[in-house]
Amino acid sequence: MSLRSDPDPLADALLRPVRAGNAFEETLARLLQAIRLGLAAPGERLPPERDLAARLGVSRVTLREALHALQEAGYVESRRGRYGGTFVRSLRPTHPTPPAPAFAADVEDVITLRHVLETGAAEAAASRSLDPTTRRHLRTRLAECTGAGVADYRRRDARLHLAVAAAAAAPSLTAAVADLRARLDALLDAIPPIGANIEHSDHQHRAVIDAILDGDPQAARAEMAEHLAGTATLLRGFLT
Amino acid sequence: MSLRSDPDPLADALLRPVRAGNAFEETLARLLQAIRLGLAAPGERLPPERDLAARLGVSRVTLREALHALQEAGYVESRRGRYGGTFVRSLRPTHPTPPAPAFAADVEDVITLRHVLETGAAEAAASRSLDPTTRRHLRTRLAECTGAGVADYRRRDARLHLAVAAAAAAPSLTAAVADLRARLDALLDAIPPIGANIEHSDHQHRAVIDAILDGDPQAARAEMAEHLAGTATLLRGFLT
DNA sequence: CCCCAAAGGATCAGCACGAGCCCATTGGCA
DNA sequence: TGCCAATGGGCTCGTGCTGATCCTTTGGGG
Repeated sequence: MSLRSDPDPLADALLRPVRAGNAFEETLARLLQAIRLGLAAPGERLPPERDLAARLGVSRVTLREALHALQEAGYVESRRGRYGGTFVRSLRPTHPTPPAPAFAADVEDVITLRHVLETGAAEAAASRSLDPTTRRHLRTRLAECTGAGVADYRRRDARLHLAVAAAAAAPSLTAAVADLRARLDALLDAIPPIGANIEHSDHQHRAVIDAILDGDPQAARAEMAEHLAGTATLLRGFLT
Repeated sequence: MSLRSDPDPLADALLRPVRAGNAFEETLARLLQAIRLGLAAPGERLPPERDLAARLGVSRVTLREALHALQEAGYVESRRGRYGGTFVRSLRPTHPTPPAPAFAADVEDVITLRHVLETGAAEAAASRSLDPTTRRHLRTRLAECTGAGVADYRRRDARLHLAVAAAAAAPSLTAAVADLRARLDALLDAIPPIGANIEHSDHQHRAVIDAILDGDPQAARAEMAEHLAGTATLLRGFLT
């Protein structure tokens, strides 16, 4: 008998589970994340069920199960008839997501992956010649963060970081950052809300966006790295 | 009617398909990639079906369908009885995978994502204090590349790059690099085999690994970036 | 020499999911 | 005022997938 429990990282990467869960769970997670990131602002309407189901590659039955769950949790509200639809509720959910226990290994995984993905995205975005729409998007998201209170800061921060990833114009990279953000949010849910360093974050955000808009990849990477280091320290501190 | 076909990268990232395909297809793809990367060397045995099914999070029936497909394609061979199992065949498959048509957008996506992930992984690996096993692994993989012919170069190259990712000790990052490699291999299948610059690649590989083993993150990143640029140019040239 | 553990091979019931279809509701528009 | 298009609500049927159970093969050890 060997005592090793199989510490082969290659095998672990290659033979990891093919599915993260059942269709319902994954759909629910996606929708939740989409709402958290403000794909539709409070009061706004989500795409019609038929469109959503098609985009998520899931049957309408499954999608509706997920929507019902969200409705019961108080995230959305459905209205029938023409010009009806599923609307995001403005009030916070009645059953806030209970913070899941965080494992140290997962924390380090998220921190490392985030550093790699997001500094890389910032660099890539700064390396491209951005079209006016993208430039405006970045400025808008930055401005939204600057004016945010503690309550809404995380959502706007997420949108800004997503915008940076999107500016790199690599769909897979954007998707990876979105997925990662979901994991990061789950970790952040488990630590007390800190409002102290929002101002500090805002300065860093501005520096990142300026470097990207100026087309300075090195600076964009460096500023993003410094920014991420703050969150990393926070996570390590609370979730040892 | 608006003419825009929905160019919202945030929505695209958040509402992308929940499943890449059915369980059989995904299982087949995983096994194929595992074999291509030499999870088990030719003549060696894959894990027992029950273990494999558990690790892939798939029923044994589905796993066996995938294994049968691989068997018919000539990749593996099954033997019954104790000390039996599913063995990787040494001969090349009878039905080589037909190269899929490559789309320019996908090529740029892979190139960008690869730059981000793999330069990031190299930097992260160089930033850690690597344990002796990992250091030896890196040296071994490097040596394997140096001695490879045209036929086997790609597999060994893939293993080296995977080893670098694994050295970063972030499972998600390793998984992401493995997934990316599958997409990259699909693109490389569509271009004629080039044997000319293997020597050049080997020098770059050595520089990357040296930087990692020396604990020099900047150098590791820079060397990896230069190395990846070569493949990127190759891909852009053949798959415009 | 025989038994048994470990592997692949096969089958079945049950459920989750998808595709398609129709119904119910609503507000704008002719 | 009535029609109609667009939306959510609900149903059924087919099937892919799972979990369990049992069978078959094979080689090593008692």
